[in-house]
Amino acid sequence: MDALDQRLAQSAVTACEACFGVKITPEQIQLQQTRKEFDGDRTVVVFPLTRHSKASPEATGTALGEWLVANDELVAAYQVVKGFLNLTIVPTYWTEQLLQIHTLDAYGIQAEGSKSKVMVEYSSPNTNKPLHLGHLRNNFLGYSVSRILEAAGHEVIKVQIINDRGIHICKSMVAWQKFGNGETPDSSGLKGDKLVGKYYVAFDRAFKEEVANLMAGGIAEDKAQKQAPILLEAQAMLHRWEQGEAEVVELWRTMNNWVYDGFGKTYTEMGVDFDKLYYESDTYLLGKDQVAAGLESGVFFKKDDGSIWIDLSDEGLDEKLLLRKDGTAVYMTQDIGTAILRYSDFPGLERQVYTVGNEQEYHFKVLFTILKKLGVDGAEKNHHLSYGMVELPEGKMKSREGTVVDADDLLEEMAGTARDMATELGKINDLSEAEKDTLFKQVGYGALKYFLLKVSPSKSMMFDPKASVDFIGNTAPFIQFNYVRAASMLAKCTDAGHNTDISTIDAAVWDTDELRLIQQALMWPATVELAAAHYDPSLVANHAYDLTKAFSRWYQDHPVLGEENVSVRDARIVLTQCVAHQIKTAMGLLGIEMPKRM
RNA sequence: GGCUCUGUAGCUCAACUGGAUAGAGCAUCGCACUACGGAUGCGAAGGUUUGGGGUUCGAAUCCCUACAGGGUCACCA
Repeated sequence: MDALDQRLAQSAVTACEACFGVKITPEQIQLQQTRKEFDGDRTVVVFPLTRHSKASPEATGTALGEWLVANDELVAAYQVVKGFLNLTIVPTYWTEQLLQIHTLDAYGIQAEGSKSKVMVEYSSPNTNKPLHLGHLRNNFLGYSVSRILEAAGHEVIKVQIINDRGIHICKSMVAWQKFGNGETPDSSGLKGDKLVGKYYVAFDRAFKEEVANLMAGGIAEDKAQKQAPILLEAQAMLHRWEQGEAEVVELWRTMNNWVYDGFGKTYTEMGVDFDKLYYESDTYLLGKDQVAAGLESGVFFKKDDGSIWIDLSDEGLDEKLLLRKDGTAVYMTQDIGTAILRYSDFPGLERQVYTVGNEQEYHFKVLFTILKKLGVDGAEKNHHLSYGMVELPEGKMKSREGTVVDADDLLEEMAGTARDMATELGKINDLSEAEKDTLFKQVGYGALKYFLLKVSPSKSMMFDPKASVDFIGNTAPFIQFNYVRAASMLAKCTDAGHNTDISTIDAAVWDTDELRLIQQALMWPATVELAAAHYDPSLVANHAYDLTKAFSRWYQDHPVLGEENVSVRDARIVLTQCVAHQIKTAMGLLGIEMPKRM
């Protein structure tokens, strides 16, 4: 609901009182954009009002329409179609609004800190494998939601929790010791995360071999899987790590640092960043303390074997384990610790947003409930930003079947496609290699980001590496292309000596296409707010596309540069400036950059 | 099996959270234009919104039910 809707709702309330003698509230007035096949700009749905007017929908609409035209200077005309009252707004209103947008650099963007402080967690990888397509959706989503929340006025702290300890890390460590021959990222030229991932795979291969051998010796599969020597080694290493054995800790630190170097490069390519990093190795002990405290206060209980649980059956949930009988932490343990630590790290934090796949919905439901029971203030405001899996044509990604789409590979491929496309079109041949490189990344990565973000987060989505990411149609490159040609045209206007610093517009110049384009642009602030409230970048993506599409259509037959009539030209220049600026702003919230040329 | 999410054009997705004749892109077919940057624009075709009930002035949207698919119910993360 924008300013105009509020104003019209207020008028309609007054009209109801004047016409029917009933007092209602503005919330009872249903307003919507008039569908394009009818005359008018805004529509009042009159059905709900008929029980107040005690008249037919048509009669009710007509009465209100008459009153509004007579008493509200913004309403130029009305038309009743069935139960819908279509209002035409005076053109000067749109012109004024456009000029207002024009003067604002941050139209639709709230001042930072005008709303609460929130934390957004995303990425949160394990340190034993490189990032893949699923992480890309996660990262783009988390980063974009952060930007959108900022745009809506929140102070945002971007964080991740790095799962840097546990049996999975030890597997890579054991394999590297056995088969690595001292290989390092420097010696091999392999990216650090790829190197460590390689040994994780090597572990798995060796493990399977050993299991097969044991089974050949007559041992049952489930037993063999528990007895495989290399697995026992990994478990022993985890134990030594927890004891703080220097040699093991040193190896752990070294290999994790390789991974962080590798991840760092990928994050830079992706264009995402973090304000603070949390490491599981730092927080899992805090979680244990919290569990101990909760046991003390009676929120948790201990079973005979010494394991600690919480009973959530009152909440319609299960009993949930919080500490193993041997006293070691589980996933939930450390998440409790991390959550509480974050509140003390950032006083005044209103809520935490966890960008994590939908397979963990139950986990977060339990986590938030536990936090509430522990008496954490505002725990119920936390939000699990749950998103659906990215599926491939052949089904789910399976590392065992080699169907995992690697993040680095995919990014490179995208930039390569952008290169092929641009080379074929041959419009940027005079750019330097460095400029081209930047451009191909802007376009290629932009296409990928847009593809992953334009779908509502909650839905699982299909990704066909060969066919999915287009550069035409509803895509980032289409939007970028229109931005570029708008910018190019504006530059030519300047070159031609046209005044581009315009502060007044003759309201009589607009045609219906243009009025529609202006109205599209006016929906931006409401879009930002809605996207922030729903943690949904797809709303921003759709807005950017709709605006661009409307612009592209308009551009086709509305000349600017060569327009002789100066007041028409001025109006079109302002319109183009506003649209281009808004497209850039919107795409920026998706983490997508606009090139200067393409 | 319990809980949960999802089901919309051949394909990938929308639909301002209950409003008018359900919209885009891709693919297909046709058309336009000296192109302010053609990575373009316009049009055609394509739908019983999975089926069946219900609620109401009005349902893709809410309720019930059946079917189909995903997720989850670990001393994994």
